[in-house]
Amino acid sequence: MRVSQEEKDRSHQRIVENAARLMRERGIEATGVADVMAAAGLTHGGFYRHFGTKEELLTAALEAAFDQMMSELDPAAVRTEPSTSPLASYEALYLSDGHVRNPGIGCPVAALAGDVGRGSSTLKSAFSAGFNLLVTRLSLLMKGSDRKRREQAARRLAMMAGAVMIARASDAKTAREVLEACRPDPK
Amino acid sequence: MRVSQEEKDRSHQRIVENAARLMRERGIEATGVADVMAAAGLTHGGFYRHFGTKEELLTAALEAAFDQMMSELDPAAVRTEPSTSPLASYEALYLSDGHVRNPGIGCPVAALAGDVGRGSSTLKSAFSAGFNLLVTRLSLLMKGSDRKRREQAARRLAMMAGAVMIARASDAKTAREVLEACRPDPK
DNA sequence: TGTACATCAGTGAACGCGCGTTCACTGATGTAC
DNA sequence: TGTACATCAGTGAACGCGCGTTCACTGATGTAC
Repeated sequence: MRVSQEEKDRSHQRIVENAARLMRERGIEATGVADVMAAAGLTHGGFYRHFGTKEELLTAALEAAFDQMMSELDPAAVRTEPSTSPLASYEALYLSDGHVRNPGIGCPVAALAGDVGRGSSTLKSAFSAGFNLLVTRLSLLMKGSDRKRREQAARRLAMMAGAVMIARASDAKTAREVLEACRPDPK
Repeated sequence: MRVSQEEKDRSHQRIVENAARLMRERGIEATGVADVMAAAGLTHGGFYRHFGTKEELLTAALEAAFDQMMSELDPAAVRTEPSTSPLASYEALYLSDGHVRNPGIGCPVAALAGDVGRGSSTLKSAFSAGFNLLVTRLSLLMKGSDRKRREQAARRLAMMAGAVMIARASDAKTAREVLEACRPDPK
């Protein structure tokens, strides 16, 4: 039965949010339309009232994943002990066991870079936009010229995302080692 | 018709080699048994004379991908200009456009970390073994105590693999920037 | 404000398709005598 | 060394199964008067 416009908007948001989580947990290919709809409390048939294709959903979900991560893991808002810099706190959080174990609510770079690399150019555009915004945010915590700060932020993000991906793909001992090796000195 | 044992061994090797390439190019899930067999010049039905399941093939192929990468991209054997260190040469090669554009013959960490993270523990074991061997190789080019060298090697590998993954998932401009940011000063 | 009707969000069955796996079959290889 | 037979690598059709997508249908919502 038809539902109100507000109800539809809420459904739409639930679909995108659940897709953003499931795609980070299971990967892009393994995230089925029916799975996403069920997670949103709907049946698969109604999907095409919201999106033209699965690809459209994936793009919207990737953007949502970056948005969500940037509001939850905002470098500028990260809680800091008086003795630790915001940068070091943020990096420690990124490289934490919790982040490794919960890809569904974590960084889309670490969860999806591999999949997006084999995806459409639309998906790559969304990924690039999100990544560049992340770099900008992180660079605000650094010192030096604009260019140097961006370079350093990109370098740290590449290292941290790489470390989390490797940790997720490794046995427990290797995971611990690589995360530890990439952790900043708390200064 | 039955073929000789030597012929079977050659088929086996072709299957594993093509799987190692295809899984890096297309990802683990998208690498089909029939695709691999066709690439090896065979038909899909014969696959189960070589492997019990697709999973077994994937494990063997992942090991082969690490072996191949470590013989082709051997840090100790990398060609070096008199003025550049072997370490800097190796890192420049890893972060090159050629590596980004040819995942099929490149580093399995950059190509498959995301997929393996969602794979079986068998796959993770093979990944860990390969990764640790890579770290050891790279650490031989570094200075300091054994522990410090391994830490530094793990850190550099995480950064380089992260950068290549991000480059593959991004538009051309972003790819160039992140690779450039991670490149070592030629010293 | 009430009424008649068009719209359309959501349902659940059905579709074509590709996948991993199985199977009967073929005929060259390997083996027992 | 030759012969008869068992083995088995490889072939191609067939199988369940799950996927993205389509579709007829339902009935509440939105709209025109």
